[in-house]
Amino acid sequence: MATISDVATRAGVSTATVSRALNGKSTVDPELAARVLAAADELGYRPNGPARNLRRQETAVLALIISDVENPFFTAISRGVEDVAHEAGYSVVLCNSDDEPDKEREYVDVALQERVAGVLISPAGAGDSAEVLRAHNTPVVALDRRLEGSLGDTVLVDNQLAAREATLHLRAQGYRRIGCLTGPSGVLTADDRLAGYHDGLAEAGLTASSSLERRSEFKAAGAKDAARSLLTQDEPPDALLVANNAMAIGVLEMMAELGLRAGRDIGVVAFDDAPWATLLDPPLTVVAQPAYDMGSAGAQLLLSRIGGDHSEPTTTTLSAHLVGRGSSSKG
Amino acid sequence: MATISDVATRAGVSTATVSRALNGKSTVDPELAARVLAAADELGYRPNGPARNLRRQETAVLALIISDVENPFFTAISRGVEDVAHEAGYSVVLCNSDDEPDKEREYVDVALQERVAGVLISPAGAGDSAEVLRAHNTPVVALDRRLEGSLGDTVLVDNQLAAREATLHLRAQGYRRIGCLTGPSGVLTADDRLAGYHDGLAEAGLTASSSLERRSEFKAAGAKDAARSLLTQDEPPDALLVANNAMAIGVLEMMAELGLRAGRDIGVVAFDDAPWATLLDPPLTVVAQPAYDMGSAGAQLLLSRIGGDHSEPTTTTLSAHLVGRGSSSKG
DNA sequence: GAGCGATGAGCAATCGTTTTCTCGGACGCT
DNA sequence: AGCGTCCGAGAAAACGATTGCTCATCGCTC
Repeated sequence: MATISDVATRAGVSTATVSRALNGKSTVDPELAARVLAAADELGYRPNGPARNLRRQETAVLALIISDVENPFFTAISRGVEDVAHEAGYSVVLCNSDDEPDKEREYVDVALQERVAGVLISPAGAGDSAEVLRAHNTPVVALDRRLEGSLGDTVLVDNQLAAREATLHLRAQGYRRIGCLTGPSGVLTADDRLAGYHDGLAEAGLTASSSLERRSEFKAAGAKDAARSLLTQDEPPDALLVANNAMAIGVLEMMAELGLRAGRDIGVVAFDDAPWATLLDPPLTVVAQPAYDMGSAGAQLLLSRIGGDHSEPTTTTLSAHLVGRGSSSKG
Repeated sequence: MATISDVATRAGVSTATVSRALNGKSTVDPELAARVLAAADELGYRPNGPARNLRRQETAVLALIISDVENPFFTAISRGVEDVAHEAGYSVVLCNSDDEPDKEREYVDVALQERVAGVLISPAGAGDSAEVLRAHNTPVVALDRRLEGSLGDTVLVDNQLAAREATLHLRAQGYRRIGCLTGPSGVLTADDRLAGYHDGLAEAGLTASSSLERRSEFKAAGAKDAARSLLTQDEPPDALLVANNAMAIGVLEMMAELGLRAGRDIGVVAFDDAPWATLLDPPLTVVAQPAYDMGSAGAQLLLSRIGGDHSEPTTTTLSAHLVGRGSSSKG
């Protein structure tokens, strides 16, 4: 592969001139610049990224660590991140942590090693990833979940408020035994949604009961089992607040198996809007989250930190909104 | 950030020894190795990736260029790729080309510049990306679509066969005016599926008609319009073969608007299985593609090329299978 | 016409590793 | 005892770009 000195030789100039011509720095004689450009083109020259990064002591790469690329919520985030990053000339490396602190840590290590310019992360429960990053002072932005010891900007959705609103909505639609299916304990979003559900119950004058609550992984399979356990008990709930999209699939599958119809038999509200939500019968009421916006906001914050902004870490809270559809109506 | 010579100083050895100790190369006195390890740990040393890559003239990174992270088919592929790559100690950079040759080309340039070890690509229609990669002899594997001038391995699904099978299935279920909604002209998968549909029609003794065929982007919005145009004509089809998952959403939305029920009114078979397909009423008949397997197979091929395998380029064809559900049955 | 500033190009140092080469010492053999 | 081998560790040369510094050239002013 052609190097800068091959180009220099061919153009009859020094490597310094080639570098300057190609990077548009300083002033280079147009005549020489043209020769350089031509030579580079003829040789199919591409600057050696690692060499450049080594010398410059910086890379135009962001790492985005999420738990699952197959979850539409995260892919929407990643779109937001990528669009902003790409615009600014940065590339994005996407990493799946599967919500395992070990895997997350591993990716953080790789990111550090490759000297990425910054990291966007949706942190798995516990773990010292945050400290490691800070220790090497790599800018970091937490998305969707808070990072322990707030050392970077955070972009959140007001899950608690949204869950409260969803609960009140169900109550207003006439449901009285409202249950909740949320994610693993220790995961901020799962806990916040449960807390908001409690807020909603209290405000609606309903009493909470652990028999109406279940936790599972943020996946369909676990949610299906949890739904069975909720719905087949003696006094089952007459409505469910489901904490994520994938879980909603499990819940709806179980309801189908049990012959229960959403809306009429069991009111259902799920977090995360999905393109197929309107195709169901009845259509699924959801809490739509501004996932794309979270991603783009996060990327913007990160870029400004990379640009040298050293002000206090900020927390941006975006709001989710309820999209009422048939699954939360008895009619 | 600590460098190798900081570690060397602290451990009282030379940088060469540190490098050897840390990489487990050659034999290093256990006593020294221990000192080095301790020093590295105390300093929180991570080798500088760019420097290492520069010196080694290779990186442990694969680029995966797909058209859309928000498409479940591609995320499943990416899972397959990532699992295999990760296992082998490689990282994966994910890039969205949005099926635009320009953007694809741009990412290929970046990949080349960063000297990635290899590229997996699901090529947008035309474009010279392939040649560029070959010119810099970076190993490349084409996924899902063929790359012009077969210079690398290819992993495909037998779309034509699957589309033929789906068409015959619809015929066997009693539908007689079977239409087809496929992707943009020039995209291999779109064309293959249309060809397979033609095969199926011919074999079933039905005659093809351009009034039963439409093309649109592989997205919901375009498919919705196309479905309207198909279904509101004078002699509309009584069944539809839809070439992808996202398009199916558009089609089903339009059918709902027109008051048409899948199965009873219009038989529907769509490419790509989705977790929500079974939740619909009636459940959606699909052609399930082995997306994860494509990804993992592709990654394996690529890794073996990177490992120095110079045998002739291969083409692996995986087969898709029909999953019959209610949407293709009049009952 | 000499001196000065501005302009533009080259030399060479530098980034942090890996790896070849070299060398000193220990060991074994005759 | 002397010599050849081998082993382990350090010195130093890469890898390919960027960039501070130097220097030649040119045009201008006094």
